Amino acid sequence: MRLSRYFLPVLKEAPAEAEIVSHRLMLRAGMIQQLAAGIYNWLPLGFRVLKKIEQIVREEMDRAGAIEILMPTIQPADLWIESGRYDAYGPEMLRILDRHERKMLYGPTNEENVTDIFRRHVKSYRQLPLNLYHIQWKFRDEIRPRFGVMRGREFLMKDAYSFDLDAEGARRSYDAMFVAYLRTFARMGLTAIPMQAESGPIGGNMSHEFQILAQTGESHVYYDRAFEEIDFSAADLDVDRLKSLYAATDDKHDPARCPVPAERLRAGRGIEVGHIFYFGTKYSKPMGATVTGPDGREVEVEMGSYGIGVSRLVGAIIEAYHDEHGITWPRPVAPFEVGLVNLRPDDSACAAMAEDLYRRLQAAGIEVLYDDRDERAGVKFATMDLIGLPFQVTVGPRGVKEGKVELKERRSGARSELAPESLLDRLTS
RNA sequence: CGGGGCGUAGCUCAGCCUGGUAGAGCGCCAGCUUUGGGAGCUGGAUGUCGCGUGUUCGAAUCACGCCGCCCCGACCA
Repeated sequence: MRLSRYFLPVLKEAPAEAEIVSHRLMLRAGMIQQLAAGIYNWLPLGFRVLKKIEQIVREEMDRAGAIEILMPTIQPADLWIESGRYDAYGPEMLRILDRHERKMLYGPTNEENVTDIFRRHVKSYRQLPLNLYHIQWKFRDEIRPRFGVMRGREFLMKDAYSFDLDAEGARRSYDAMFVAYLRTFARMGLTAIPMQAESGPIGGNMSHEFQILAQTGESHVYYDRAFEEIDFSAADLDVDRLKSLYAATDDKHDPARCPVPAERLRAGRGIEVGHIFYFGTKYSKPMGATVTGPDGREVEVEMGSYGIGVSRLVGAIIEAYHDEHGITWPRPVAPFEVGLVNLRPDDSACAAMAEDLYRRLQAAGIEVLYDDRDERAGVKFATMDLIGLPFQVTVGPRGVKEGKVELKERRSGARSELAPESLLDRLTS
């Protein structure tokens, strides 16, 4: 992508409404634009990151055996009346009337909808286990939306729903999601600590929330330092051990009753990016989601639901990865992998080398944002540092004379001078 | 919803107290110079001063009402 033809409205100064660093940086880097309280436009750069995160989540859900569907944002109230949640959910749910004055709502979650799909098509235990998920916009009319995309009213969520014949099966489904979540966050460069949690309005009796450690996080968290030695991207995660390790948010943490000795207890701040629930027959019972079991009897299915805040992750990753100059994206979620800067578009030797590199990087399958603008060096460097692409490649008259370009790794700041061929090797390896 | 604050140019803000018809920096447009870390000079464009009502000869400024946004609190992916 040529920056001269792109839409990247960066801001030199942060708009006054933004308080926390991820919100300020998302606005400054031209990723989002606020439309109303807790409701945002996603501009090209932000949208690319959202898609990257979404895709990682999708791949890990698929790997764990979940199957993607797409349910609508608008739902009829009938289903919610049937489950008993229409009255229970409260003003957080956006209720609307259609032209026929039928009660509708903008879905804050999809348990009812997915249970309806299930009951209409699944009749036998032989079709279980089943896990259906989708990645769709939700609306929760929060009392106080804040922190940009971290607590929006409209937000993108991945929600998965498992169906099993019995509690033991449901536990296996739960554990599979538990592991998939750890892998998902690890792929984005995040350490997410699973913490025992209240199940809240979703209901149920087994629940974990996944907290990303970040200094600017909202919740205070306490956890066994044993978590720090765990490689969450490992293939053989021991779920039972992870569940047994202590971790709690401050509202549940009681220093007097904490089972972890002080020298092993770590305190920090966290951002909740995922939450998983096992709730048995809470929805299958009132909505009649049953299958015929092996013994010929009708059985209400055991369910769980599993949420990841996809749009919140964009903010959470920035909270974890930024410095004084801007964002420092982990490579898997960066909007582009490489920022190619031509310092002197008016110089034919620079332009020739930059254009050639641009073509070759693209041919090698690397996502490049090519700054071919007629701007001064400082402006270009500042823009690149702000948007935080993992690698910056600078083509300038100084290096071109010797047939070299400069490679800068954004996060470490490490620079090296390389010939174009070695650069391509470095970036494609 | 309770408490606090803010709404003036695209962005950051001054002006409001003490009423006289709107400014700065950055950005934008044009030209010249400059060119390895947010350049310099010259010229130029850009505002229903959030909305409404009232007071007044006169309102960005004073009063009242409304709307929007931000921060703290309870809630959540």
